[in-house]
Amino acid sequence: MNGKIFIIEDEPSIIQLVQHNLEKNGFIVSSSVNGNDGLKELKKFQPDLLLLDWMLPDLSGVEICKNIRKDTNYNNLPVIMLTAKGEEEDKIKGLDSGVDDYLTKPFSFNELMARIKAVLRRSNPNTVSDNLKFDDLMLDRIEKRVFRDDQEIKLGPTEFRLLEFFLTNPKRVYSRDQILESVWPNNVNVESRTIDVHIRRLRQSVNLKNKKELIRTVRSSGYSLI
Amino acid sequence: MNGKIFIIEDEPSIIQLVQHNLEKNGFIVSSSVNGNDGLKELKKFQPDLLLLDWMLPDLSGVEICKNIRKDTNYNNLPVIMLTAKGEEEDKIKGLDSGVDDYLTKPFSFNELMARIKAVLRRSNPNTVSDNLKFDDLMLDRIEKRVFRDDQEIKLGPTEFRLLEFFLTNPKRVYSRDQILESVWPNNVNVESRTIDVHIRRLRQSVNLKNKKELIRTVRSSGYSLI
DNA sequence: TTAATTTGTAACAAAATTGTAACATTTAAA
DNA sequence: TTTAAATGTTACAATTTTGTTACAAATTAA
Repeated sequence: MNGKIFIIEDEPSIIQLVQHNLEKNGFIVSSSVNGNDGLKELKKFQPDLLLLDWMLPDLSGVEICKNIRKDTNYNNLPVIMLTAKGEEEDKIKGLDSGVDDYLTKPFSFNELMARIKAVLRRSNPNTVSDNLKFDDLMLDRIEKRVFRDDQEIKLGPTEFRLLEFFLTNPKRVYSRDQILESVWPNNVNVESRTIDVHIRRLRQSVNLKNKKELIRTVRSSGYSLI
Repeated sequence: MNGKIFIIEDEPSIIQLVQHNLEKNGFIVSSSVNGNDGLKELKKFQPDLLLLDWMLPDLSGVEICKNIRKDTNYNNLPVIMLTAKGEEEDKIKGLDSGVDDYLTKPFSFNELMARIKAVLRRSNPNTVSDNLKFDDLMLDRIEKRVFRDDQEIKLGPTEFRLLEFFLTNPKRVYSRDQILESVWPNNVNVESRTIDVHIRRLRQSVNLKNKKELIRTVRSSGYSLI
């Protein structure tokens, strides 16, 4: 994951939280606490995405956004607007002003991350890699492909979701019930033994010859990656 | 185990006890002895969890909690409330104000630890590594693995549960009846001598060569770790 | 539509786990 | 020392759990 993100937001605690976490995720981040400074610094910083607070001490988020859209260099810059609760009615205006997405405070960082990825993917696909890796295995959620080392592995839909699920917490042992809940569509009733068969299919696909076993059976508990 | 815990509590002896033990368990800990300071410092400290005394010299725990919930940055902060005996009737109010759990003083540190883990696990699964350790033994409940020093020990399901049980209170001697109740599924009838056999199996697995005996027989009482 | 793929389940095979009985050894008391 | 009780050890059959295969139904692609 790489890319540059600029934040215009006047609450230092939000800046701190978001900036820190974004940097941990490989982004380069810079920020301003008001609109006028923000507009100037933004143009120096040349971000791939802008996080913009709705309420700012000087300019409003919408004004900033319109300003940006006028500038031919930035009229394509993806913008995610941060609005506080109770400003719901304004959302539509916000979107009209050329915002790509909006997020209502309070939000979890995961939620923000998901929006950022989604927006970046649309505007600039190369900025986002949405891959899960474990050992020599790599799963690409965007292209829905799986590789072991560099060899592609063809998986059926259920096998893919199953592996995807395990990869979100490799090594962790999941019971058949947990797997059912997370991998199968809700309110579908399948027997828990069905999982065994899918595990077998996944193993067969994933364990290319001369590769070590990747799926561990934990008797009376479930399965995990290993 | 890692994560940051903030404590707001006016009894120095409790702070000392809890802080010391939490730090021994790998947490980063900071604290305040009153509500107003606490609210300020808390925001600097950015904890993953808050231990909050019910009765404080200035603000009450509930007021603090409501205050926190209003702040978009902390409205998800897990809070465990500490109440003194005789305030039982207030418990419900406490929970209504957005507390995740409460604990009645006096409490054992183990009890507190268990609550902390449970709450953290819900809110922020990666903060908690759910390992039980004793001497050179380590049991990982998530991955369902056991190590002695760094050598992995393979255990059957019952052996695992048995060891897990002993590890929750190492050194404590458990009778065969207590072991049966806690380790075997309810309403299963097995002879108490069966435990002896499982102890033997566990010993065989756990006592790698040139390692000292870990399971002590207490004649006419039961078994314990040692 | 037909063909191909995917899916869930049943049925059987293989493997691991479990409880108990039987006998051996240790311990403590007489 | 002798004896009785408690625990250690071993072997084994029964049970439980998982692996594997085949197949029909359902879904998707051609």
